[in-house]
Formats: sequence, structure tokens, C-alpha cells
Amino acid sequence: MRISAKGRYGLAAAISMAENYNSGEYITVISISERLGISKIYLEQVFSLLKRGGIVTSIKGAQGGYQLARHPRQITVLDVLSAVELSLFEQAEETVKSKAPEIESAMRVSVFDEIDGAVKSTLENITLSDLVNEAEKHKTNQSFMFFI
Amino acid sequence: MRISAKGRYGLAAAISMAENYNSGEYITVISISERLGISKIYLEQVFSLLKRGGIVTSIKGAQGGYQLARHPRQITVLDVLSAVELSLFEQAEETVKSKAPEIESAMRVSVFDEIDGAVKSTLENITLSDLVNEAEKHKTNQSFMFFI
DNA sequence: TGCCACTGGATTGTGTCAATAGACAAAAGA
DNA sequence: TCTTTTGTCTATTGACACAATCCAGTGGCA
Repeated sequence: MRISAKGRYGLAAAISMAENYNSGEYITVISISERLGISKIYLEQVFSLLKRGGIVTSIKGAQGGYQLARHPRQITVLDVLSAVELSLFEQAEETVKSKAPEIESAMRVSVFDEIDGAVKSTLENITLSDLVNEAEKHKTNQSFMFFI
Repeated sequence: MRISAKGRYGLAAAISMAENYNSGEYITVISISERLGISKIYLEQVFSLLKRGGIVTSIKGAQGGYQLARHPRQITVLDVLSAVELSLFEQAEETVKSKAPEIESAMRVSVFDEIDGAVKSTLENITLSDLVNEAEKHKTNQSFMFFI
């Protein structure tokens, strides 16, 4: 399934903030942008959506920045992607409604709703904490392979 | 999750052919196009993809047309959508690979691969027979509601 | 006051998708 | 063999969404 750039950037940014959650500091867009190698201007839009979705809180002005609104264990990937990726669960367009409504209904009930349900239940069972742990695993693996 | 017009049309067409499977006849694009109210010219492209994917067989010329390649019980929605919807499981682009490869890996393993797996296992458990039955259910429901 | 950082809107380029069109190939029947 | 029917293939168009950038504005801190 295709995840847009906004979705991927938003998720990466959220993970990055979760890694620093313990410090309690507010983090600037620039620092995340440099850490991840993403355009700062583009990231601004993403954070704007993250804020609107209640994933992060913000403080303006000098020494300002963003902070996760809740503990990383209480933020699921579904939360993040829903905030940033508008097309995740958009209502499917009608296909053959007028001539064959029974086929339209069958596709919706047995296929489209099923897919959305499967995706949703998958995403709401992964938290930012899980991802931080997973990233840590890959970090050590990569150092290990590097030094051999 | 967004399913493109090609995917929806392909699935509707496949269901429609499954309804006529017992007759053993070859069915023309025009008859499906009229049955479903879809542009014939556009449906041609869809059937071309269905054939390439081994979902249907074809006979050219007069009295020609298309036929399901296997029994509807042996054709899954995954088969149909994979044939028609090219972007279903396309490799996700890299996001933060160079600066933060461990985050990239974590997202891939814990999120993207998980989603694709969930979608895949959902779709491969729905057959065209199931959809024909479901459509029949909706048909009777609608007549029922109509005559009350 | 002056800088810093978030806020929001406007814009542009690019690419993909939906849809149409038309030329061509093969099979059946008169 | 000629005509009709139906599938096959490729090119083209228009619309729209997405990725990315820019900039003017606002609020807070020192």
C-alpha cells in the first residue's frame, strides 16, 4: 500500500521526537530536518498537520518548538498517519452504483470495508515506543555489521 | 485505502462474469459495459490487464469474448486486484535512508510490511464466489425493501 | 526592540490517473 | 474471399493530486 511522502515524513519525525521524549525539551523543526535530511520547509507543513491532529504541542518564539502531546507508548501509528495522511480511509468512490447496486454493495462490504478494518487494526497496535525499540535494534545491527 | 478506478472496474467486471460462469459462454466487453454502466473503451484496457494476469481467457473475432480462466471459487480478490491495480504492493520509496537508516528500517519492518501483509491476507481470503453470494444477498434485500 | 520559530496561504512543477480515440489482427459466416 | 464482429495495442488528452518551495504574518522570549 502506498504511503505518501507526508505520511512517511510525519512518521519518521514522530519517531525521532519519541527518541528524545525523556528530555522533556521542545524540539525545533530545523533540528529534526537536519537529523532526518528532510527539507525544513516541507517538514513545517507536516508538523502543522501533526499539531492539528493532536499528536504534538507547540510553543512559538525563541526556545520554542514541538513536543509529543502524550507518552510515545500512548501514540499509535494510526494516530500519526490519520493526522498526516488524509487519504488513508477516504470514502471509496462509487463504481457501478446506478446499474448494479448489489455488486457495489458487495464490493464495499466484503472487500473495501474489510481492507480498511485490517489496516486500521494493524496500525492501532503499533506505538511509537515499539518503533523506537525496533530502530534501536537496527542501529546495533548496523554498527555490528560495520565493524566486522 | 484507495482503490483506483481500474481496480474497482476490474473487480466489478470479474464479479459480473462469475455470475454467468455456469453458462460457459464467452462474454463480450460490450455486454459487461452495458450491464455495469461503464465506458466500453475503458473496460477494454481493464480486460487486457485481466488477461495478462491470467484471470480470464479470450477468443477473438465474431462470437468471441472473455471467460474466467478458473472456477470463481478459485479466484481471489487478491488475484484480480494484483492483475489490475499495479500500485497495490509497490515498493515504498525511501524516506530518510541516508541520514537515519535505522528509522527507515524500523518503519519498513514494523509498519509498511505489516500493512501489506494484513491487506494481502485479507484479500486472498475472499473469492469471487463469496462476492457473488454477497451480491445476491443485497439483491434480495433491495427487492424486499422496494416492495414494502 | 529584535530575533527566533511556529502559522498559514499561495504558488509552481511534476507525475499519475481516468478516459478517449484509432489503427490493427483474428475469427466466423455469407 | 469479403464483411462483420470482437479483441489488441499504443498514443494522446485533460484533470487532478502531490511534492516541494516561498513568503508574509504572528506570538513569545530576552
